[in-house]
Parts: sequence; C-alpha cells; structure tokens
Amino acid sequence: MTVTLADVAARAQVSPATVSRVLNGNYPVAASTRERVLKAVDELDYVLNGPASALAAATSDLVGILVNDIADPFFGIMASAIQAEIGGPGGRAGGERLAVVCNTGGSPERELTYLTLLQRQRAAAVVLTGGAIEDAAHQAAMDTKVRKLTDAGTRVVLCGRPPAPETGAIALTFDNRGGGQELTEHLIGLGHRRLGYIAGPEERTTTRHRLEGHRAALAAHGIEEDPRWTVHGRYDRRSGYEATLELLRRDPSLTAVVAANDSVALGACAALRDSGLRIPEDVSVAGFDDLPFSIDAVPSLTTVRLPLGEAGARAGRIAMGREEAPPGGIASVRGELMVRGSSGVPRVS
Amino acid sequence: MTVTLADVAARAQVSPATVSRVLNGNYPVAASTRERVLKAVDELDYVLNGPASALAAATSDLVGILVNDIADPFFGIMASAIQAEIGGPGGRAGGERLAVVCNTGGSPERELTYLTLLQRQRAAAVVLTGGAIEDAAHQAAMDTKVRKLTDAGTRVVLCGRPPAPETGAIALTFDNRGGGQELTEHLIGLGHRRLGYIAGPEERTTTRHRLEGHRAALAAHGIEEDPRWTVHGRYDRRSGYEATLELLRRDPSLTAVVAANDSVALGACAALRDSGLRIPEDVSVAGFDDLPFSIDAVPSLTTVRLPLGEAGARAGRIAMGREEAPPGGIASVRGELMVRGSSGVPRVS
DNA sequence: CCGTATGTAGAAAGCGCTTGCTGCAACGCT
DNA sequence: AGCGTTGCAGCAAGCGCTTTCTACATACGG
Repeated sequence: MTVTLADVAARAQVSPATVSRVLNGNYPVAASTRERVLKAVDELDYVLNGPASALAAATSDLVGILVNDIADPFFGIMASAIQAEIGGPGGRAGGERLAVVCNTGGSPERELTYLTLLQRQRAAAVVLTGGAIEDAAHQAAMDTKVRKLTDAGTRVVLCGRPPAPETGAIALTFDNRGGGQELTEHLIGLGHRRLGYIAGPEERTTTRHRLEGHRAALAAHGIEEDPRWTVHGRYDRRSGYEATLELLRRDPSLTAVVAANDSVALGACAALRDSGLRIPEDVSVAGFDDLPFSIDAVPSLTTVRLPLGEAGARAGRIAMGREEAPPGGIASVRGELMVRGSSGVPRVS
Repeated sequence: MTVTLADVAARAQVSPATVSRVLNGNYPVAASTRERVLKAVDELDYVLNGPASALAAATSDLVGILVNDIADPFFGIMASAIQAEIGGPGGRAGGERLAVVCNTGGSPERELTYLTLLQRQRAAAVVLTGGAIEDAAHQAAMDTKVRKLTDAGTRVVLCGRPPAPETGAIALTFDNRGGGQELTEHLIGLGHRRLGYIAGPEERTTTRHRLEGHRAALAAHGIEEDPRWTVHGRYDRRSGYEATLELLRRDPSLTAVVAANDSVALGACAALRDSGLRIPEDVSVAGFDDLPFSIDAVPSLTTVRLPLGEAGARAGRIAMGREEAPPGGIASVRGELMVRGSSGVPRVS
C-alpha cells in the first residue's frame, strides 16, 4: 500500500506527531530529529495524503480560479497571473498550494456548481474573474454562496468583476465605463459623428458598462445617438463580423465602429474589408482589452489596454493575504487608451 | 459550525450510513427513506466534506489537466474540451467531478510539482497536454511519477504529447511529423525551393517532430537544405518576428517561411511586411495548429489544422473511462492541411 | 539544592466520512 | 408451519492526518 505518516515515523524512530510537525514546520523540532525525519520521508518517497490532512486541519491547499472562457486569452492571461501568484510554496505541510482554474463557460449554473465544489473541497481561497451575469436570481444565489464561503474562512476575491456588497468578497473592478468613454471620445476627437457600436451579450455587466461609457462620451459631445447604431452580439470574432455587416446595412454612412472587445473588433475589420471598405480611411475601428494579437492586426488596433496581468497578480496576492485589501474591499482599475492604426480622421462626406 | 452528515442523519431520523448511501447512490435505499434524507440535506443546506469523503473512500473527485501555457489558445481550446468532457455529474457522492487546469508555464519543475500535488490530492485522473521536454533526466522523473500515479489507480492520459511507454499512461499524439511534411510539400508543390524554417524551442518534442517533417519533405524532393534556413525561437509571435528578420538577413532570397506555429507565423508576417515584402507575392508564409485567429490574418494563414477540440474531448472521455483506450494505449491524431491566402507561387527569381 | 521555566517529543482524541458486516422484517417456498 | 431469501438499515471500525495536552529532560534563578 501507499506509504503513510506512520511508516515514516517508524523509520525515523519518532512519533507520527513529530513527522507531522516537521512537515508543517509550525512547531519546534530539534534539528537532528528534523533531519532524520526528512531523510525517512525521502527514502520512502512519502507523499502526504491531502484529504486526510485537509480533514484533520479543516482546510486545504486548494485555491480555485473561476474563468468564463478558458480558450479566450483575456481569461488566460488573467488566470496565468493569478496562478503564478498563488501557486508555489506557501501551502500547508511543507507543500505547494494547488492553484487550479475552473472553466465555467460563462454558464451561471456551472459558476455556482464550481463554487459548491470548491466549498466542498474546503478551498483556501477562490478568485472569480470576468463580468457577472445581470440576473437578479442568479446574483442573489451567487451572493449567498460567496457569503457562505467567506463565512467559512475562504477568502474570495473578484477580479475584473463588479463588487458584491455584503458578501465579504474583495473586488478589483475594471473601469469599463471610463475606458469606454475615453475610447469613444478619442474617436469623436478625430471628427467622427456617426459611430456604430457592437455591444457584447446584454446580460453581462461588462457589456453594460462599456456601452454606458460610449454613450456618456456621445452625450458629452452633444451627439444624438441613432438607435440603429447599436447591435448586441457575443464576445467573439464571428459575432463582430456579422454585427458589422448588420450595422453597415442599417446605416452605410457610419465612419467608425466601436467593438465590445478586440476579438469583435477583428471580426469587424474582416467584415469591413470584405465590404470593400478601407480601415481607417473609410471606417475607423476600435476594440477593448488590448490582447496580444491586437497589435498584429492590420492595421493594428486602437483599443483600451486593461492591465490583466497586474490585476490578476494583485488579486492573487490579496487572495493569499499577502497584500492588503483595498479600502472598503473595493478597488477600480483603470484602462489605458492605446491609439494605433485602426482609427483615423473620418472621410469627408 | 458546519453541517455534517450526522446532522442530516439526525434530522432525517436515519443513520449516517444511510445518508452516505443516499448521497452516493451505490446501495439500495427505500424510496421513502431517500426522500426524507434528501429533504433534510436540502433543509440544512448540507455540503459534503470533500476531504473526509476522499479520505474514507481513498479517492477524490478531482481531475487535473496540465497545460504549458494557459494564456495560449492552443491549450485553452484543448483544456476547454477536456474539462467539458470530464466535469459535470458523474462524480462520487451525488456530485460533480471537479476538473481543474494547472498551468505549468512550460517549466519542467512545475510540471513535476503539479503531478505530486495531484497525487497528494488523490486525483481520480490526470490529463497532460502539449509537447514534452526532451531532457533525459526530466523525462525519467516524469515517467516514474506517472507510473506511480497509474499504480495508485489514477488514470493518466497524454493529449498531444508523445507516448510514455511503460508508465501505464494512454497517449493521444498529434502527428506533427506528418503534418509538417504535408505542409512543406504543399509549398514545394507551388514551386518553392528556398524555404526558411522557424522552429520552436529546441528541447520540445513538438519542435523536433515538426522540423523532421519539414526536412523529410525537402529530402523527398531532393532539395538540399541550407543550414542558414533554420532558426530556433519560442512559440510566440515576438519570436517569429525576430526570427524572420534574422532569416531575411541570412538569405534574402528565401521565397517561403514555414513557422513552428500560427503565432510565430503571424510574427513572421509582420516582419515581412515591415521589411517591405508582400505575402504571398514575395514570400509565402505557413503556420501550424490553425488557431481561430489564423483565418483572420491578412492574408489568412495557410496552416495545418490540429483537431484540438476533438482530441481533448476524446482524452477526457478516456480519462473518465467512458471511452476505450486505443489499442496499445497509443493513438496518433492527424492534422489537416488548410491552404489559404498566405501561400502562393514564388516570384520568378 | 530545589522549584520553576523552557524546549522537545509522545499519547491519544478526534476530523467527517465510507463500507463490511450484522440484524431484522417481510416474503416466498416446500 | 418452518426455514432460507431478500431488501433495507444500523453498527462500528477505520481512512491518515493534526493538535491539544501531557511528560520528561535539561537549564536556570534564588
């Protein structure tokens, strides 16, 4: 059978208690004893029984990271940063923490399920990333679940997600509204007056915030928005392609298209090109997020850079208690406007 | 304190054993009793203690998925497919399986560490994705570790990774050699005779296999390879950009550049463009993998499509024992040549 | 030289669950 | 009617750790 603590203890001629203490390093053990134990551990190739340890200690080394779509670099970059900060030494029992990412696929049910699963595993912390779903019932369910986790001592931090008051969770929100506004103001500054907007799925907070920023910019410059100028889609390229065609059909005189994110913007570029329009001479395009591929687009994409890596790292540190939580448990992270080749002055009409 | 099985039992007026059996559903329980138990579970909002359960049952609901780089869609797509197949109902204790992805960042040490961590958690299965590192010591260490896992009853499957004989792991390998050969033959068929090759990191099996395929194609057509035509880099765009510049410096007369993967190919396109060369009129470019963004490149990328999603799904099913392992525990998955705009007949020199 | 503080190790009681075995009705068979 | 089945439920023994409490040296101050 597998080697147990007792086997190690026998071999090192000490009690199981001592072995446990050496491994956990939270109790004085004489250097000579420690050495003997470590030697036995090594010789027997002992691997701690995680469940047993977690049961006895009432907490585990597991940390969960929830993402909407693991195939989307937006989440991949964030998850990578979080995991880098969380994983590694520092766990219990002389071990590493096990930072794991869970892919919800954007489904509210799976989101909840994963939370339950992590609760069941007695996870040490949980980081939730990405925009939330604006459904009252689901949000309420999430909030109670989160509350339960924090009550049980699991640290919960939200990264790029709106705060959840009264749940004990710490939030690092992206200022999507501000970024959206700045982006559209840039376009307006170039002279655009007829701007199409490809929004994300209606039920996501991110979608609403970016759109609100866009509208705030229009309003600030006295531009009256034509209802035909906004189309809702998904956060992917395909959707951007189709939405752009629809936009063009509704109003061929648009001089700029603002997309919900970079993937959508790429789709928009393709659609424009396929429609025989040049970027930015005929139509300017703008994205959001500044994912790595955005700079490779031809022309490269004007967008709002979100500090995904930095925010993720910070969220990770907070989850580990290595960095203080922001005052009030809420911090807003700003994006940075990246002006590149896909936006230019509008054609004279 | 938290609700335990005993609390539920008390409330339902049955023994803890019965509650456990209802939850696990692996033992006959009278319908009326079951109902009473379920009601109590619901009323008390009971969440199973995972560690306790895993300890007693000597196995857990955890399934690990190891990836080299979570921010890379190549792995994201595969991980997503695997997770979709593995997660969800079917776990023990009326529960879901917890499919988690672990980001090794391509580091051999972290790869090993994660395996230990998963072993410690008594994971039910582990899926390893991506090419392996060609370092004898590391491979030996990995093999013993894997052997230990399979011996302990953890199913291990390799997805897009070379087989590890004698370890008990099941392998679903990508035919990188065949794909690489087919790709280069396509270029040769168009008339190219001077082909640059941007390889991945030297120590990865994937790199070697793709390069071998490329060389096999050259050899098959009697083209003698100039050593200046091959450059090694990383699997990212940046690397592709720099490598292409280097290639151009070494031999400006190249008419085609074959890249280690699509990201590298994108970088190559950018470098060529920045050097005033047209694609494919002046230089043809080819990638590998066919990630979603490849079709958006301008011109769209000629590449080899790897069935990432299908392979991942299959790996997931095998890991769950829901699909039979291939004969001999090894299967090779072929890629499909996608001829698109980035490859054309060479300019007349 | 004795009482007390100090440093280190062991004994043992769980942590909350699973499961082999036992117990007991109710049932059907001869 | 007697007895082996069958169907459900409970008992209790762990699973392999952690941790409190106890025990024993040794060191130290008065």
